[in-house]
Amino acid sequence: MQTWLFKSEPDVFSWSDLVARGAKGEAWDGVRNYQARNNMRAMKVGDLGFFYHSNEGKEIVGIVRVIAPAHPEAKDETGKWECVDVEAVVPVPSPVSLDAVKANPKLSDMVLVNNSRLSVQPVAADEWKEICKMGGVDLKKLKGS
DNA sequence: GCCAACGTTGGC
DNA sequence: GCCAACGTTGGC
Repeated sequence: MQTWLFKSEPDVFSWSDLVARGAKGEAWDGVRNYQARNNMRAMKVGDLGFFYHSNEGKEIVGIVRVIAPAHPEAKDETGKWECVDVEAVVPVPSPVSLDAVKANPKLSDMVLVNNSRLSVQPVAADEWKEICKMGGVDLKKLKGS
């Protein structure tokens, strides 16, 4: 399993919006960047990801699961762009802020720090664990879900 | 609201 | 195929 990070402006689509969708989840559409698209193409059903609020909050607030692999966007007439579907899994009990990520030397290689503009990013296994620890996420609970 | 960083577009 | 111009993102 690989892990990822999804960015969204809470004004446009927030963590609570995704929670409200329940098991139906939501298509992660609107991505217009090849790197981000390629990351989505590499995702498998069951992969987990962080949900990050950009602009407002600037913190990791939840954990999502990929529930459908990359598929063409229905609305996209060019046929170039794709999206995966994700559902909310658990909230991060104490959200991990961008400041906290930057302040942690173990996370200095994170894409979030070095390429803040990429909206869908891979997260390394050790980074994943570290942030879960910081946020108070119970990893055992996650596995069983 | 500003601006730096980045990606894309289009003229040559 | 290069690169200047432009648009967008996102931190501050």
